[in-house]
Amino acid sequence: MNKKAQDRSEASDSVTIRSVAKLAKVSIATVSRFLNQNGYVGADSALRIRSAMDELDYVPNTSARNLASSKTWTIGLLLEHIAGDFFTPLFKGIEAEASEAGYSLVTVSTAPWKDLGAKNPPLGPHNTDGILVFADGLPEAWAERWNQSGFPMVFIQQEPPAGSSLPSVHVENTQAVREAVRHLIEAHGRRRIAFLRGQIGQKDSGEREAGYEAAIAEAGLELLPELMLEGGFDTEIACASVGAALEAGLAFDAICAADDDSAIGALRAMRERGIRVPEDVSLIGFDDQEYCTLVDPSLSTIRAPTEAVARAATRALLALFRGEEPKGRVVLPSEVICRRSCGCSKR
Amino acid sequence: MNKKAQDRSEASDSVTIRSVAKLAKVSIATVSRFLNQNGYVGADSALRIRSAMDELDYVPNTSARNLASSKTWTIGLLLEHIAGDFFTPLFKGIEAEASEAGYSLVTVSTAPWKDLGAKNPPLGPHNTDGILVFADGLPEAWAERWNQSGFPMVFIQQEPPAGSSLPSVHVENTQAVREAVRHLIEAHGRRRIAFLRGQIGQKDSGEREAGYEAAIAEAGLELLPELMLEGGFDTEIACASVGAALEAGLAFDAICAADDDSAIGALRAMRERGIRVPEDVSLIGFDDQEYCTLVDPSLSTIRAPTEAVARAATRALLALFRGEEPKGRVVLPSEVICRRSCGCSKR
DNA sequence: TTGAAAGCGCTAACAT
DNA sequence: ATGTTAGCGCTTTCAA
Repeated sequence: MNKKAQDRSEASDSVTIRSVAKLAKVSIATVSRFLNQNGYVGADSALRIRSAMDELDYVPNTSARNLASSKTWTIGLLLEHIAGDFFTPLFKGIEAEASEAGYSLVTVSTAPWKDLGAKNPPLGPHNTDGILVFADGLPEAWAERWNQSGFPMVFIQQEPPAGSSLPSVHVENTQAVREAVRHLIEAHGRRRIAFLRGQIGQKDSGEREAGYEAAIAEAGLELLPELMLEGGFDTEIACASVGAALEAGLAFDAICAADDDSAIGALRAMRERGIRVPEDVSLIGFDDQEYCTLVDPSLSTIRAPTEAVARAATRALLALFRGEEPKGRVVLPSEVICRRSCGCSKR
Repeated sequence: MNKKAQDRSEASDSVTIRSVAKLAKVSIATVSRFLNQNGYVGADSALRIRSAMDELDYVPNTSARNLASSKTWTIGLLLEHIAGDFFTPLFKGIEAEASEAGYSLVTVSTAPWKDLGAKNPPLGPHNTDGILVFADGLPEAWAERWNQSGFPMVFIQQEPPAGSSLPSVHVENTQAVREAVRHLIEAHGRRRIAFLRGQIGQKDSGEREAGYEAAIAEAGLELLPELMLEGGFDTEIACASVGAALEAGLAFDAICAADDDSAIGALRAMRERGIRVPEDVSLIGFDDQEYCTLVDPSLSTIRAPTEAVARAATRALLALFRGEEPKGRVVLPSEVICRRSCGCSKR
């Protein structure tokens, strides 16, 4: 092992801005200026500094940097659970925007923390420059407190604390369902359209239902209570509920489901009874899960712009960092995707 | 706004160990000892410190702490892309283990970094205590260099650098497929079992194929080249390939697919030609995607223990932190899941 | 059981 | 264009 290699293996931690300064024959201030591309650095100094850094495999110590500058260059993501179809696109979008802007992303699932009743949130002003809060990732009380102190926060699928002007980013439900139901009516001539509810009291569920009702009213159709079926965001529940309705003699020519899972349940119930989709009944779901293109017939659905929401939220946080005025509430449109089950394409 | 509330809103950053020390009438050293539960602290001092902390809403500054102790209490996760079905369970497992042990988790998708040809990895000894590397998340060269310097690393679905004794955790492919194929033979009496390949050269793909071959050999059956079909880990490709085989008159009584997507393609190809699954042909996939229970017939498959792998890897890293001897290579077994498509259950 | 004080590695005035 | 120096908030000897 030669001298240089030996230096290396000991190095990593022990190579500081001082070693670089000494080797480059400048002061540590100049090295710092070079590092941060601020202040003036002579061309020759710059050259020597650069090669000294290479020579020593110098990497600035993050903690020291953060402490001195009182910036952490870290964005926190708080969410209750790490689960579900949305998680990957959400995370992907946040990570991409954050790292492009030079920020690290630290993520904490807060359910365990809530259970433990720990005093301080795992992520906050002490270790991040700002946080992204997904759904119920952070108790109101903390959001309010931090809002008071001006700590940058952006909320995703959650309303900011009352009276705050902090940004929040949401997925659009109502208009998308309204459009989908209108499509069923106008493009496929459906008139008796059943709605497969999600969970009562759940926000998305209610908004989607509202979209259904709006489209029905808009088309001059009657809103029939018997056409509101239980779906429970669940395949089995939906299958049973649609099955029962069918057995009871309920007639419909389309089903708009509150999510894809329940749409699959409806599909099964109908297939078991010889009802053809989409020939006899049009079917549309919500979520655009991966399996939508794989089932037979492929499932028409509505796609929430999860990754776009994630990127928008992250950008809003970065804007907060820059001191820009908060953008307020943003709602991103969901997209109706026509496949075979509504009657559109062949496959 | 009363005095206390005002203190609060200014607080957050400005409340330091000093404020606490002053209010509690002790030195900062004592506060620090109390904070870290090391060294001696008198009962009365402890009491005063505790209430001073509460009073001031004190939260220790992470950067300062890290700098002084040269620990970051941070685990890094490096992966090439944030995508795929495995990501959520992988991440969930890592986050759970890390935060339980008091570590933060910072995640970086390294594809952009590789593209940019940036000099230093975004995560390393300068900002983490150790890293988890998933698949091709980190170029060999860096793994080797850091291995030399003793930086704690654990590899997931990737071999550690040659000559290192660093831990790696993998998912078992071969035995699981072998078992599945044996099941097709022994439980369902199948004799002409086709294999739907993944991608040639791909590691998982090769291992799964090896499992198929082992089971065939073991059962005293002949390994027929014509039964090796192209699947490409893709529904369309598999559908076309199985369709073509069928048109060409190929006969088989079972298909073992390298993944669920291609199994779905096979299912479609057979259904289009009136071949019943599982009555005429048994079918089994790999991955246990969410849709396996939703398709009709439900898809028998093999489930990789992704979350368990994540937890094992994280625990191995924590063990490295403690200075324990590296555990070496660990392979976690995958599980055969019988549903209807192989001929087992009713639904 | 406690306090004083010397850093940890860096940034950012300030001076030159 | 560059160097000197005073911190950033905490941990950790070392004395007392």
